[in-house]
Amino acid sequence: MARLKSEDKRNALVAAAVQVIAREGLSAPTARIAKQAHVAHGSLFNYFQTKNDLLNELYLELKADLRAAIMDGFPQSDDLRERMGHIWMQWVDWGTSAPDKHKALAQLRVSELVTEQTRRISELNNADLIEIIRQSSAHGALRGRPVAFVNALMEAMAGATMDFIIRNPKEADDYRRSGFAAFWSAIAKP
Amino acid sequence: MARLKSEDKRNALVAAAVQVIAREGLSAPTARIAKQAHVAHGSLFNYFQTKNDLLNELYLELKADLRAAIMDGFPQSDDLRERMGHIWMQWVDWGTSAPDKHKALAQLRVSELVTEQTRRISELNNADLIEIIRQSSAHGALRGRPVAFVNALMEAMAGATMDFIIRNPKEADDYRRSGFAAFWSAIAKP
Amino acid sequence: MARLKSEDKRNALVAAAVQVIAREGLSAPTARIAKQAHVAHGSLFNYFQTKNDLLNELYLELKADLRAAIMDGFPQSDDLRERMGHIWMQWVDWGTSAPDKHKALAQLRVSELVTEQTRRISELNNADLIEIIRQSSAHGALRGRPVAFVNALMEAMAGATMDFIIRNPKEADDYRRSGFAAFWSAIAKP
Amino acid sequence: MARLKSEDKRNALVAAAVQVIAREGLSAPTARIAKQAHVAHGSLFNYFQTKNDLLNELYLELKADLRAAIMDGFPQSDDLRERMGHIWMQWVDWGTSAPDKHKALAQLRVSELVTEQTRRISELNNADLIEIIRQSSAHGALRGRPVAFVNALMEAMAGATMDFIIRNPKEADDYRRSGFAAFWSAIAKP
DNA sequence: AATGAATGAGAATTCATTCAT
DNA sequence: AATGAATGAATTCTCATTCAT
Repeated sequence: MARLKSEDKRNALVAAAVQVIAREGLSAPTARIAKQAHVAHGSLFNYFQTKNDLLNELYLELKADLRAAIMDGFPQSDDLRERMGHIWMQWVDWGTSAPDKHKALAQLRVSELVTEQTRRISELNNADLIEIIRQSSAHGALRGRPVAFVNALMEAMAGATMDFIIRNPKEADDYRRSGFAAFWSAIAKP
Repeated sequence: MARLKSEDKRNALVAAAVQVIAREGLSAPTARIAKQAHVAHGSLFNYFQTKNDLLNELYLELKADLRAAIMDGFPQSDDLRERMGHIWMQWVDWGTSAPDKHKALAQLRVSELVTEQTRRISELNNADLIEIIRQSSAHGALRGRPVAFVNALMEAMAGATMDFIIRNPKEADDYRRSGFAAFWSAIAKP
Repeated sequence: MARLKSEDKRNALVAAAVQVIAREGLSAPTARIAKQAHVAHGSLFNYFQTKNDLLNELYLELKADLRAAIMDGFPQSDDLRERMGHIWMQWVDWGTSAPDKHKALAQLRVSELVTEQTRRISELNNADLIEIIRQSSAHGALRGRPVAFVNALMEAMAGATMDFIIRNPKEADDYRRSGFAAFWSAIAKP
Repeated sequence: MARLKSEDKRNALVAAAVQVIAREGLSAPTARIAKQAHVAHGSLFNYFQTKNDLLNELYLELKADLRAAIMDGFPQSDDLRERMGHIWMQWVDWGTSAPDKHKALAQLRVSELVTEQTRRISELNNADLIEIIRQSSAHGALRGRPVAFVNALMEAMAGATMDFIIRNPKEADDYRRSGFAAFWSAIAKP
């Protein structure tokens, strides 16, 4: 293999972290991540000052990757259900076609190692999508609640749906559709 | 006759584990758990052969504790919405009045350290409640899906709700009620 | 099983120690010895103040047991070769028909946990046998050397012979006989 | 390039292990070995994956060291007695001038921690010496027995001889010579 | 005496991070 | 910048011995 350029090496480390963390959890040793990335252990710390930094950056990378998937082919339509449907379907496809990403992100989401600041950055990056959630839930059972609450419920429901599909891939489409139907019923005007 | 292995000490260890794990995660050292329980470190291993055993037993204890809360005052009514409402409200009250229990259980739920067997035991213990979930979702958006899927969504939604209440205790009742409304809309006959 | 009387319990502990040490070495935990003896762990320390004491007493017990085997049917003859032959054959039979005893004694012999004093006691108990060794070696290759040296060589050779027989029981008699022939050649008048 | 794993440090660890094990036995803590080698405790595990690996490698090192001593000045003569005599004398000199090596090797020899595979490697390394033993014993009391048996007896006798010399260094030469005389009588044609 | 729970000083091993090369 | 050896604090678990019952 040719000598990796710096940026490539950083990417290799992030990709390796996804795999290793999906497999072994957040306590996976940095040595294993470096090895999986074909990078010297010590070099990891040239790119990320501490393991914690790596974890926080990984969180942002995964969220950005997810966002990119959602933005792909985003419908121009005014129909909220259609736009939310697109978000949901892309989200679930992203997480089920790359289960390691979903698993790693799920671990990071519930970890106290990811700082409040990191989470805020991600929220700002997704302000447009959050706005759509806000509008969609403005007249349903959750009207009046903060959009962050609706967002948290969506993350929870999409997460559970992806977990199920990963374990039962044959019925992927059933789970994906009915999951969305349930979610839409939960938040939209009855 | 020697001292009897004291139920008190075991309980102290379990309670300490809840607190410490809520605070520090599943990687919290056993030494810290023992200290919090005012028990010698070595003694912990008289009660639980390994840390893993402690974690699995803790999972079962917490699930049993949650179940006890739910069964308390369980309505005789035939009305599914009323019964599901009771489950939801008791669940959320349990998790928000004892956030450590909720946090510890949330970590255990997603950990691969809790074995499949342990999870099965808990499922069997809650067969009656799961049956109610099944009936409630038989005609809604999730009809035809396995009840385990509905159950996973319920856990996810209740979990997100409790997280929100813990961070915003003033509006506890609003979140609890609207969370249930959303959940019921998600699963029940439209 | 009926309640064991004290002396029985002590014997049970000694017998258990032989087995467990043969299997696991001198670092075998006292808890395992007590369990094998069907005696409470704590009780072991009523009979032996420390593990070290147990080991030293075990050494003496095994040496006494071996001596008893050797004294059984000891020939009245004046022929040194015949008497040494009896010692050798009985010794090897003792160790190969009860390999645990041989193995445990072999470990104790080379352990620094068995004190000099303990070893001296055993020597005194076997003064008569040592005298026979002295006479047998008085005119051979080792004449002029201390009998303790001859004794050490005998222990070494008998030990190696027993090890071989235990691993190849079919040819027991060949090893036993030729082992003695070699030993006798080594020490006796040419 | 980083620091190279230093051969010096490995040697220091091996040498330290010899000393500490001679003094404290095979249960000597790795921490003590590392300290004696002036190396951080954790570093020991950079050179040997586990304590067991260290022990097995130590066995091979000691056997190789002993072999080197024996091969030094090995006589070209065809006379078997002369060649066996050289082996014996060099062996005893090796073990008595470096008692720690002898003691450590003696412990390893009887330990079940040294694997069968390790022992086989050592046997292969010494096939030439074993062949000499075979020839030497082909017409004596042990003719027809496997050479491994003769070898075991030789190890046993040489070991006992070294032990004696270490305790009585003044008469080293007497023990060494008469020990060999006894051994040669034991195995050679009468 | 007998019991076995309680104790805490180790034991081997791991791991994030540093640093010499 | 890249490497990987070096470090030592931290981790889980063991075990001889004590002691309350």
